[in-house]
Amino acid sequence: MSSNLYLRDPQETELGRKILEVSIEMIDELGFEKFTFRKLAAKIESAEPSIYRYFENKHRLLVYLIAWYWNWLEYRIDFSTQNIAKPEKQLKIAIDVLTQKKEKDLLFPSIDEAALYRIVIAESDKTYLTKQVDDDNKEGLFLGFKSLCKKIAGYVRLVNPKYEFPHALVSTLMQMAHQQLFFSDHLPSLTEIGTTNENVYDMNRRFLTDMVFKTIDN
Amino acid sequence: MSSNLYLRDPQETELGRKILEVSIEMIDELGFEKFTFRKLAAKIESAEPSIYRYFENKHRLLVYLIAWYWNWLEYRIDFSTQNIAKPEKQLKIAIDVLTQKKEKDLLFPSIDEAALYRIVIAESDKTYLTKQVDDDNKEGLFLGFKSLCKKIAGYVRLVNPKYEFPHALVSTLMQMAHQQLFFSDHLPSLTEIGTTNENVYDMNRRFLTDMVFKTIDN
DNA sequence: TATTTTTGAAAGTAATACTATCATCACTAA
DNA sequence: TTAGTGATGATAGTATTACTTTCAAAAATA
Repeated sequence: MSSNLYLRDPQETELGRKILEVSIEMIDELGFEKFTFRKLAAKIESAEPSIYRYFENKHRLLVYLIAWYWNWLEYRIDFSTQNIAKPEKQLKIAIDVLTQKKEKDLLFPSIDEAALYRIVIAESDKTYLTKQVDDDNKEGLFLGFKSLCKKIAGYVRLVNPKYEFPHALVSTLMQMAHQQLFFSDHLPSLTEIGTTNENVYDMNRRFLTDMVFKTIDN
Repeated sequence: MSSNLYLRDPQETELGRKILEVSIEMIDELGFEKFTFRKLAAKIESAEPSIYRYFENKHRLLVYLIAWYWNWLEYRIDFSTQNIAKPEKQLKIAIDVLTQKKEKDLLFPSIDEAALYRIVIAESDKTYLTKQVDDDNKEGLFLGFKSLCKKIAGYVRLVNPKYEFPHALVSTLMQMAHQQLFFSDHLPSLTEIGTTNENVYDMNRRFLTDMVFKTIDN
């Protein structure tokens, strides 16, 4: 994780880990705009200034959580593809991991991955939809997303070296892996996903796998 | 336009039109979070409560502006496809209109379409990425987006009645028509668009036309 | 001219996003 | 053992935001 994401590394101290744990719970519950450091401090029985010693502001905390998620996903994709040689298979597995339902990873006891996944779906676009996006990008706050996009675009390039838009297609894939689930939950007329009795994760995987492979097939 | 979008119709009065005109200018310049009704009132030499008589809050004003944009686009697509019989051609034209650079439409003198387009690219997702999305949706605040999605999905269905995900594909298309431009501007490693000397609108159109037609081709 | 509607001016409120100051406590180094 | 350092928490304060209330004046309408 880029050290620009925090003032003091929250994984290193008891208080830091508590901040991560409870902020995930509270952002999931309240939504990002109603979540405040004051409420967080009250809930963990600490003080507002203590939290500001870890994160410059709540936007940075959100960026940290989303970056954590993308790092975690990249690690899972690396793990799942490690003994796979064929790029078609690697790409397929990457799409599987992207679209899978997310459950508790026992390696990280202070992170509730299921709640974090809901935050990613509902809030992650807010990390970059700001006027300071260019400054934040220069500081390397979005490396997690960009690195995973690059990796999967690499598989696309191996499947079809002639395809002209691997990064654009993969950023589309990564966005839609989450946005289609949001639509299915809240604006269901925008998607077929969730309208049959097939489970939403499987259907989303089928939709995206089909779209990606047909688009790059030659 | 759904009358739930406003308290008093802003198109009907001098002050209302001024609110639309100057809010577009200010949201474009400041970004949505730094834009306030107080600043708007100062700039148009009116008073804060006067603006609250037109829009419940600044979120509703943003939703109104984005809805206006989708209505305008649907009108332009209807106009451009009116004498076209072949659904392939209709779909192609819809993608063209979606991805076109947007310039002043003299029919609407108080709306700066180029500035509004930048707002759509940078801020439109914030209309629904809120905890009240379900209430807002019930009130019909997102009908503009949904109606256009339905129309274009209808073309998709005519091109290939067997394709399983027309709405999901079209919502993907509509989102990416804007998000790829944002990436090209601010996170260029996520897309090929803007990396050659081909103009971004043309390249985005090619990327999306290719993706959509390959995906639904049978 | 009378009346209703729309607007603007002024002030107020609760909450937010911080910041500053300071005492305390745990840990470490001499 | 003691002195010093760094992390924490308690308290309070500031500027700004997102509204709301009240009221008088101006404009539109009947």
